[in-house]
Amino acid sequence: MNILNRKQRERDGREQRILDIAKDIISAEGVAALTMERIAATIEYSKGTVYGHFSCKEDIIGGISCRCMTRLIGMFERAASWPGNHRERIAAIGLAHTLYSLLYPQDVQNMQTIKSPGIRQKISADKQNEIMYLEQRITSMVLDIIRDAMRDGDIPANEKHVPGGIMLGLWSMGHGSQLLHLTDIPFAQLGLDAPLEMFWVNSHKLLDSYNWQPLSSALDITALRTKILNNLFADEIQLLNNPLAGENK
Amino acid sequence: MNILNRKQRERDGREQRILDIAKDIISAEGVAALTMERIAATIEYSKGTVYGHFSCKEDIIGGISCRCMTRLIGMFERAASWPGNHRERIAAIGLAHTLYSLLYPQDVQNMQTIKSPGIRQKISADKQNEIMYLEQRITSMVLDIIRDAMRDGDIPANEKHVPGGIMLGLWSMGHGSQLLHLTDIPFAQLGLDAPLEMFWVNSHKLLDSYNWQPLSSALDITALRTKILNNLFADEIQLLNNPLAGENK
DNA sequence: ACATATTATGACGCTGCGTCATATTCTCCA
DNA sequence: TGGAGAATATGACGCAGCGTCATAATATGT
Repeated sequence: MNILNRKQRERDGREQRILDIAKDIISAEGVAALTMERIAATIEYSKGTVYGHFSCKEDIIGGISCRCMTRLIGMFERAASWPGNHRERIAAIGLAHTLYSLLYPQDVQNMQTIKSPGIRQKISADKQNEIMYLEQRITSMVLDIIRDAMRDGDIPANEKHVPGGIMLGLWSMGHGSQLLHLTDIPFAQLGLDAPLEMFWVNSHKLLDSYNWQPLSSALDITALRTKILNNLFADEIQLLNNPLAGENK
Repeated sequence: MNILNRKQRERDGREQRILDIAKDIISAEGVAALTMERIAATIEYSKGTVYGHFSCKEDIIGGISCRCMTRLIGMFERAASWPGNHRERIAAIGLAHTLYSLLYPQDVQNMQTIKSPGIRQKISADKQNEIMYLEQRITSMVLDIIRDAMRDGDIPANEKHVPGGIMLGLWSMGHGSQLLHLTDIPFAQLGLDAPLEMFWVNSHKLLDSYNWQPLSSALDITALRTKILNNLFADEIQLLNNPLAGENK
């Protein structure tokens, strides 16, 4: 029994190492450079052993994504615990999302990859369930805050499309901004600001439109942003300013 | 010279046929099923000939995307010509975008694919330029409408982040909604509406927040939607209701 | 009708996937 | 401690697809 535990731990450890190696390869040279042979060579086990852990490349990317989502959830939880009003809490989550995509752009890319049909179905059923579970945790975290705001009267009771509309508005805008950001579309050249910069502004515009109190006119959102970043995400800011310490591109 | 023209036309024709075949394969069986050998077999030319037209698979996907963007531009132009106020015109463009993604989901997927780094750089320089040019045309079409609205006083002159903020807000929210829609996330099960449905509502909320007159409170947006769909996009609605006639999944 | 330019072909070498018979290493009991 | 049997690791193998290039076929112009 002790032995079984140890074996299990060894197995888990190796699985994590495979994911680490895969992540490093992707970060350094892109998904195209990720091959099972290379992983096997790097971890110094045979290909068969790697296949004992992951059924295919996509399954590995799925594994990476699970870890990423878990890390994202950690940041979201920190954001949700912000000791301000509900609107500030939801703003903190938006900020967490943005920060995450700046810190780990490659992971955002991966998480997008596993969403495309054809890829997703190659991922093992277990991992698919885990991904769904994690997705659900994220959505319900956000929905909970919106419901708190409704309960406390921060959002008028007669407002339509709540909480779903707010949820989807923020989600789609955040998701879209991040993906546009990853693109090499020359926004500056087109006379546009950075998408992630505008996300902060536009998400507040959207919340205003739902009459989520306090409106941004009663709020210094620039100051709020700084305050949240300093208090909740000092480490992440540190990492962003000192990329050498980060694990991902 | 006449001969050169004919040769050129033959070449172009074959190029289009390759793209058609590739699109059919992707629509029917996904990108994974797209192989150069299969294209060659279908068009009944050798592999080398296909490579004479496209340097790799990604280049073909790029080619498909160019055609798609052109078609999208066509729909946008129709939308921009809507004989209503500027706000209605921009709404029509949003609707065109949504409609497009419903009619040609696979194309949206492709256009996302070619945006990812690592893919994009495998596309020939010519095609990359064409893609950039088309992207630019799309953005400037939207920006023009926003500028028209500013000029005509529909958007207050003192409003910040205009036109860029509106542009990016709509773009990121639209893009994000479409990609979420393509996902197999069970929105209904999570108690959420369809992302594309909410995009219509939320985009108007956003425009309201920018004080773009007339505000949606002075506008029956449901009726507007029906009116635009019936007048500008009857054909597309027809296709949507009768999927058998469509070329794409 | 022939020389030359243009275009098409598919065999070839290579990389990477996923499998499976075999080899190696553990585990546990006599 | 040794040895049977289970658990685990290995890498050669067959296969598919990529991209190239020497050669073959065809078209063009005189």
